[in-house]
Amino acid sequence: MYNSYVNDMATPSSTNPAGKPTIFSLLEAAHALEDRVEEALEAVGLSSPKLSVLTALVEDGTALSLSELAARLSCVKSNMTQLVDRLEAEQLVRRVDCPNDRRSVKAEITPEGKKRQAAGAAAIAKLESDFASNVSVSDRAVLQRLLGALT
Amino acid sequence: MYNSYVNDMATPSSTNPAGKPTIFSLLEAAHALEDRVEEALEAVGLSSPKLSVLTALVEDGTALSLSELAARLSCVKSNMTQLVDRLEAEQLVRRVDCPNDRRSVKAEITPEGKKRQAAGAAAIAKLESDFASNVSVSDRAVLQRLLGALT
DNA sequence: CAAGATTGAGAGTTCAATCTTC
DNA sequence: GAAGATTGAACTCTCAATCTTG
Repeated sequence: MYNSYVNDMATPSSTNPAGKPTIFSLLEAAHALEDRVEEALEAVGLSSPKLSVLTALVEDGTALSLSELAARLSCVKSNMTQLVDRLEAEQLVRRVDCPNDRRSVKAEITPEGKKRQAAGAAAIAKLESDFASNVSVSDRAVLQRLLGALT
Repeated sequence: MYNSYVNDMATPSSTNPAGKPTIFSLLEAAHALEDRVEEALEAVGLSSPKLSVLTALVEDGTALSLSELAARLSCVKSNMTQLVDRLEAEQLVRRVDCPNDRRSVKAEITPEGKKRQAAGAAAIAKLESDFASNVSVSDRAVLQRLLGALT
């Protein structure tokens, strides 16, 4: 599904169970996790980027401009253009012209989009609870601190 | 550079410093780390996938078939075809026919490829040591265990 | 000239289909 | 038929350039 392309070759110790965790073993694990997320979403006909857009729209309750969406997903505007293209092709979202600003185009979620979003959010919630039950409270504290240092 | 597309919308608590780490905050951190790796490699004219191929070739000391490379990088063969296309365009690698098996094509590293690989490996080594010095031994143990559970 | 959106090109990835060779 | 490689199509993403509107 995915490949930890950055890892094994560059660091032969990548998968060593006893050695120190390299940045690559961390990335490898993250990719594995990411794969699980994508798998769970595939089952409901979504991907992470698509769910993110849909969720932003649901949470906001109104149509959002593509620039606004791009800012929220921390991506470039041209990316949003294409993402919304694909979402619109699936009728999960509709493009509507903005009356105030004629440069702007808003994305509006459709009823089908709402259903899909709910299914996606449920799938993620399940994954999330699995994850939480497999990580002790103290481990979570360590993880949290490490994560903060990384970002 | 990258965006944590899977995150913020799906889980408003993604960046909460006090709350539990969600799978998304983990992925977010991993993406940040990944960005650093890519940045470091960009400085020497490489990317992670390219470095991985080059390093496999250097470590093995011989030309390797595309299938073999795909297996080592845990990716699909068609991906390797394209990766090697780009590597070959930069003259970091050369395609050579396999005399034994006429179906097979091997990738052979060039002198320029070796130089580039060395530069990439050095850049990664620096990142690695920075990382190691920022994570305590006990934290590493926790991280290692968590990682194992995830993969 | 800024801002909003789009287009085109390219990197990286996957899958399905195809071609040649074993 | 199965294995090695390639091609074509799709998705996600970035950057640079462009067009329209403010």
